[in-house]
Amino acid sequence: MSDVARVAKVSTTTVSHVINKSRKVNPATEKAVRDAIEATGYAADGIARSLRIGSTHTLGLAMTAISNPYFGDVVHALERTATSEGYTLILTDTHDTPEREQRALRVLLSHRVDGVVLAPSAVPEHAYAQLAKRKVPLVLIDRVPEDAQVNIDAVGVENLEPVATLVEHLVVTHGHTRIGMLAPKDGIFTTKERIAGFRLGLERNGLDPDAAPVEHAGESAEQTTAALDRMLALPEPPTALVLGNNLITVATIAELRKRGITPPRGMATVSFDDFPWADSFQPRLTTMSQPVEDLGVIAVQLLLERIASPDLEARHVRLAPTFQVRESCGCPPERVAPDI
Amino acid sequence: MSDVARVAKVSTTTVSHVINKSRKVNPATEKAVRDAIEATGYAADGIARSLRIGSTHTLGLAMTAISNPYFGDVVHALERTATSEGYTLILTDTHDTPEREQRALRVLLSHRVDGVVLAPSAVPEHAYAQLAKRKVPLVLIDRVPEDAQVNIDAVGVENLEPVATLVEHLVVTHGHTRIGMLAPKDGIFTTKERIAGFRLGLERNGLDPDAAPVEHAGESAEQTTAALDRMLALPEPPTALVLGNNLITVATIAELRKRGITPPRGMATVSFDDFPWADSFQPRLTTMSQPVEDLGVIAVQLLLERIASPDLEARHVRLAPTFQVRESCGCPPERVAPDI
DNA sequence: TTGTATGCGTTATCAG
DNA sequence: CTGATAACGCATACAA
Repeated sequence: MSDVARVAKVSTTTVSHVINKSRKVNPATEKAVRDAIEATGYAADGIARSLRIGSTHTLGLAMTAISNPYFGDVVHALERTATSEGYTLILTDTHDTPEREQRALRVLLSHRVDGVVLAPSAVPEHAYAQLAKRKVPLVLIDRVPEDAQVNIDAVGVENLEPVATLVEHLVVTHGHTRIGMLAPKDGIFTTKERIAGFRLGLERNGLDPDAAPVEHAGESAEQTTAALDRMLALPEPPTALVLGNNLITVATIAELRKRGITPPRGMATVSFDDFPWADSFQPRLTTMSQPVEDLGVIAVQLLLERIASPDLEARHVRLAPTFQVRESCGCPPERVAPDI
Repeated sequence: MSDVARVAKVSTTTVSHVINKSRKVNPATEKAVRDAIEATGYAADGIARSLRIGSTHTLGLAMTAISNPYFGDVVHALERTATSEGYTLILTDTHDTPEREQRALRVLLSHRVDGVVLAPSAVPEHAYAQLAKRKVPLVLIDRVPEDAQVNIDAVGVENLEPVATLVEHLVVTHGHTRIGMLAPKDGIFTTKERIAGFRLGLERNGLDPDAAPVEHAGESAEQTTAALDRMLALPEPPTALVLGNNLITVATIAELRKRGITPPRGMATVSFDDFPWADSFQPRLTTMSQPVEDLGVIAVQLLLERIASPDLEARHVRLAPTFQVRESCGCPPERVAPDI
């Protein structure tokens, strides 16, 4: 910048004001400055600027991309929205463990992000405190905190009723009575809600929730396979499975296939999370489709609003997934039109 | 930091040295400093530090996540590797256009990233110059520049021979003579190579490359559908299709399905890019599987090496994809074991 | 073993 | 309409 000032024969103050349009400057000198910028190939130093003004125009993202592939789409939506609002995104992975979560936040903090989007681990309290101490705006994504106990913005999807709907469909439309669930990682908020939804769906339809097997299929394909093994080894194995997320679904279908089973024949399945290709490949999966795009867009909106007005009351946004009835649940081959 | 110094009754110099272990300090005072850090909840300001030392320990990522879903996995590999080396990742989207590419790099530059991983657009020269002027280390990913013309590190996969292999399989093993290609976005380097591979495969097997239809299916499902329409409307439509990437494959299978066609019946297909679920769902796609993980890991390695030694000669790493013979190409239902 | 002084590249304040 | 100067929070050369 001092180069520019020298070439344009003005002070750095004026250069700064030209760049930021922060006060009137004589058209002639403005031109001189712009020419000098061009000539020197000057590009502003965001680091120095950030240090001075105290804001980096940067948003931090902390979540695990490993256990939930659908987060990929969320990241894109987040990036797109942040960019369109003039913010840049910094990426960190929490691995869904409290330790890595804290480490990720420390990184974000040291980069002085203006706000954080976090998919909280099972024990996120320390993480919340870390951010609160520094007064860094925070919005939770995917996992909404247990109701209103914490004063934090959040956006997530409904889990309870949607999973109950999945179960109800299995029972009412297809007559299943022995239903099992392969649930995501233990402790995570969405897991709890989805299991609760599973039990609710059973109960409502006259089945005993306590008799229905639930296995945590964790995040790896191996864990899913093991969980499925245990379930199929039961004296009276289930005839239908509720699959708790994306990854579990793929691993389960793969393992069933090895055993010569293709839903709905031999085993019915319904899944949380949809796939863009679920409509075209067989088995055509019956799913609860999450509005992943909206999740990302709303998260950034909430965060920017909070940055602008730190004293807003906390808002919890819950989005509704859409039920995609296809064939893995045992539907007839005639296609049921998707909701959208 | 001055808070810490006051509490510990030392100078900020000492605090700095304690934090960075940059010189010997008396164990007693060190303890005092650490206690003070704890007490004040101090966290270092990376921005100020960066300004001072001239390095941000930050890597910039510029690519389009929209046109190539497989980039999601690359991002994860990149993030993982960068983190394990103590770097943080900043994400920007190029939308595969030169304009957005330059804008993305400007953002990265203003954040003073220590290096950039770029999936170059069709006309990346200006982008290269932008980085070179500021002497910011750069590594190209996915798209390796036309041979050795530019002095830039790059990591990508082989395209020519692998696509030729795909074509050969169609011709030799399954007897196809009318083969078409749905190619990715025009102008991109990988697209050129994949088309060249298509023509090479045809030629080698006694077919006329100039008679074989090639349509650019671009990045949207609509464009793919339109391209497929044109191809099927030909007087002598192809009996087999080479699908140029991930997205094109999904959109094509979906559109074929609407027409009642499920490969290999009615149309054989082979694809560039694999899917984790391709083994379990039908049609079971025959693909060239890219080593996406390695792509990300190697990109970061190359970049860090260049940051450490700016005067290294440029290296171009080409990874080999693996041929996954499954069923969409017309194979018998007996399963062919995947390579890995 | 520790502290003082300086500057990294900006922008805000205050003067001219 | 424009410029000199200080300060953002840190790391280092130099001094003690």
